[in-house]
Amino acid sequence: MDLTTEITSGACPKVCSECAAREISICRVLPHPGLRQMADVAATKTYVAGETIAFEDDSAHHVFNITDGVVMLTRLLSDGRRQVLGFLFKGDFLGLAQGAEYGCSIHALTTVRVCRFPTSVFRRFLLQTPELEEELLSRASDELRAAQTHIMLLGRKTATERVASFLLYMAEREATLGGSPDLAFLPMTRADIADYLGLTTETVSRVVSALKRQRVIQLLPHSAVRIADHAQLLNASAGR
Amino acid sequence: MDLTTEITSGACPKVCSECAAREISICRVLPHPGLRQMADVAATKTYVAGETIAFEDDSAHHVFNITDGVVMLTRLLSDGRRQVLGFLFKGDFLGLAQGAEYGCSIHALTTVRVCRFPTSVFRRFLLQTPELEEELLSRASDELRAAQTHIMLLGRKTATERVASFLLYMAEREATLGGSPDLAFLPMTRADIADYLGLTTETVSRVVSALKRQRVIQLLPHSAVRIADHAQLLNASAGR
DNA sequence: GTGAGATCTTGATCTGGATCAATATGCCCA
DNA sequence: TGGGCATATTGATCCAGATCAAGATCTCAC
Repeated sequence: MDLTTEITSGACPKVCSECAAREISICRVLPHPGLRQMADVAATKTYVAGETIAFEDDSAHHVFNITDGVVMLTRLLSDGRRQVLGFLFKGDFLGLAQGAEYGCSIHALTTVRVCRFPTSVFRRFLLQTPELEEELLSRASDELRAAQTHIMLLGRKTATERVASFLLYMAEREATLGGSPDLAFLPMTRADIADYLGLTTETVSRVVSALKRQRVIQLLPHSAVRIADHAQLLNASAGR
Repeated sequence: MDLTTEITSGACPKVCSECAAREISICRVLPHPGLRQMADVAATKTYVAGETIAFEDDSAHHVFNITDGVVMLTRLLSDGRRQVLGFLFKGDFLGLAQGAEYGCSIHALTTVRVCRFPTSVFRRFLLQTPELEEELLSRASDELRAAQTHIMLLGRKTATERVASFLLYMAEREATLGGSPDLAFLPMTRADIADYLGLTTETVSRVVSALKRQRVIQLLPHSAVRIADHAQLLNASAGR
């Protein structure tokens, strides 16, 4: 370990030095006094699997850094039909798409740890911190492209293509967090996956079974999936 | 007219004082020296209806303000299936979702006038202009919520609900540009609408005919649609 | 005006994925 | 270690919207 790192971590607020997402959250761009300011208004919080963190028409009092676990965003139609808008992982920022209300319900799929900021304070801080503004803009841009990919999937892909794309996406997320690119954990239910892909649980289940039969994937314990034939799966996904 | 306005418009770069989107484009937040700097690197350009402004894997050399007309963004799968990602109107900024490539093809549906900036210059300028950064972040947030609404539509709405939602959306955009909230112009073909809604031309046509038969809408010349029964259409749309 | 290609509408039929209906396989806790 | 409820799988049937197939109606160049 070099001296710089030692000094840095020494000067760093405790809540940050202990943060599992320290180097991949938006905070990584903050200069030191900024980090301290943020830490002063931050509250860490843990949610248990299955817990609803917020409802879609709750006032958006907070923005969040996901420091561990998997979060799911959903929207409902008045008759109860549900769409899963996306999943968030360690290092992701939650709050980019917020208006006065959250606009979507926020659910903990696993034990979730967050670092939470009051929206008003965060906004004020944002105005004084161009580095953070740039970081958020860059993340918003990434999310916008991800949303477009989701739109393409829902508008034009077949059931098989959707499931294949989803498995590749989950494995990719796994990989960016340091895991194997051929292993995906699926902490969500088949119903969640179906609502993400615009399908039913039965269809998701059938496609997964078919891919397993064709030995493109293997189902492992604890809802893990091994991608046995990456090329085949990519082929079945019809691209981004 | 008060004195402030007079001085402002007098000092304003010619290209900006002549701009039809002056008060609704991102430039409205720029301080005076900033506006001049922007104007210095801006190029106005006109595209004819049907023209492709850029292809999805072109290098993203420019960002654009749409100063007049309607723009359509599309993405293709390798086998030619097409998804329309969205439409842009006067005052909209194009470039938020861009990476090294545009990521989607850009089409002029009508005569389109743009104010175009080289991406590299724009990025550099952005770093010096927090007002602009805030404005872009706010627009990115709006677009993200719009994308979520599109995702909900594609994932969970029926054909009728999709078409009804689309007509309401177009009328709303019309209204924000100063038109009637019960009148929508549809400069795109049925195929474009179908590719936006994840349907076929035939289905779009059938639903439009049905809504016309039920006297919820009227079709006027020049691809205009009058919303005759706003409440019914809203009802048919199943909400946002 | 006129005519030729594009776009739109309407009808007949088909089909991918939904719906309905049993099992089966977890997984948690006593 | 087993019992009970969630979740998942698999099968049978159905149907909303796709596909296939004509016509009808625009639109714009000449």
